[in-house]
Amino acid sequence: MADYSKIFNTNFFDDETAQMVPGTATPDYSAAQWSPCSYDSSPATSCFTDNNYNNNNSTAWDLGSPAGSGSLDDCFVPNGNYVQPQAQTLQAYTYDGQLVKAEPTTLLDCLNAPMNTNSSNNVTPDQAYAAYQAQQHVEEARVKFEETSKMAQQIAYNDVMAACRALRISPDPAEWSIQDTRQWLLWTCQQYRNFGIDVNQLLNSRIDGLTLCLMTEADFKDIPFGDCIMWALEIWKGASEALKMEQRPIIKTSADLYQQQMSSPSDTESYSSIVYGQSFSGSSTTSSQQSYCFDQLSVGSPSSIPDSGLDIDGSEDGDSEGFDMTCGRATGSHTHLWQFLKEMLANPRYKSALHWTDRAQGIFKIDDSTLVAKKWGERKHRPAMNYDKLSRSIRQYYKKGIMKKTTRSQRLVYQFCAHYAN
DNA sequence: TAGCAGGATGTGT
DNA sequence: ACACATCCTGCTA
Repeated sequence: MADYSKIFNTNFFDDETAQMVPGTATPDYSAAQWSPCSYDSSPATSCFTDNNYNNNNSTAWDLGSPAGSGSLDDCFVPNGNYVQPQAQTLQAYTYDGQLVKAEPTTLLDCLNAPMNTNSSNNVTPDQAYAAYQAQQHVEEARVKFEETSKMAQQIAYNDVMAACRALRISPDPAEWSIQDTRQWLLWTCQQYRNFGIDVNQLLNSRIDGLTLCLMTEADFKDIPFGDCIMWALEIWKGASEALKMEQRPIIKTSADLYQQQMSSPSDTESYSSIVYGQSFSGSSTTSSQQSYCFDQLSVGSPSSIPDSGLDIDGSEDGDSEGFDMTCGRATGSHTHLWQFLKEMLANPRYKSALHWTDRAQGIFKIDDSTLVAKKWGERKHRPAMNYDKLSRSIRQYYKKGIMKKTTRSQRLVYQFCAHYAN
């Protein structure tokens, strides 16, 4: 026969006094058959009784608090488990929160429930409660963290969208021209001005977005305020990824906003004033202003954006969801071949066309020379481009120190020089 | 046959 | 001036 004394001698935690209170029940052990009784209408009072006992909510049988104080505290038993009164049932848990039995549940179920390793060593009710509370706190912290993360993500997302519209740059840093990157750096410095970033120190930066994206933590340490910029970029990338995952209508909205901004300069100016302050107002015009295609994740393009959205290979892979490398062609036509190759290498969409064979050494292999050449031709508006011409351009990089011949000559395998590898 | 190597020259910015 | 684009010859796997 079960030792019911273990149950009824259990102490209870009274959250009004925040102390463990000795249990006071003295039931008729011999005849006890346990079942959850119905709850009375008053809130937070539950009763656990046996058939030989009159159901009386004011007895010491109330769970969680002695003498029917009315709280719905969990009831802990000496083995570390506890019973938690729910709305219409009693649920037995191990103290670490694992549900043992849903209903009907008795303290006996709870007492006989399998223990986890932590609760098998004669855990006192105090220890059990402390562990339980600690776990509750962890859970609360986790929920709060998730809520905060979501909020932060949303804020970052909104910031990115606003900055894209204000700066007329792509959400994807890999697509930024040198001018776009400067714009972003200036914007970022403005955002972090309270940390003492000196905008002037970054005015001479001559890197594009792709290079920025490929910079390592060590690289960032070598530039002024690199740590701030690195983190700002990470936040931006996260929001940019979220944007890519967004559904098409939202992207369409971005395009609409873009159109709206293009057609109402006064709005743009006032927004720029907010973002940059008066001195920068209206000075952010770049070649990419007219070139960036906001609907790069969607089919077609806003008609007001000149010369954009011609996805020549649309019929080839039908992947209108991936980012379109023909977007932003006015900026893109200024792209260097080595940048373009890195762009393709970084884009999962083209992993079957070319891929890194040794990322650290900057070695990559072209698998589909025709496609790579075709894409390069599209970017440069050279319909007659072919791999022969493209490879000739790559070979020009040998004497420029941008690329080098691989140690062991292999067909369609090229290697960036160290400075351009990362 | 496709790709590599590199010279010569043209083109657009 | 620069960064290719184009065309070419010769070579190689």
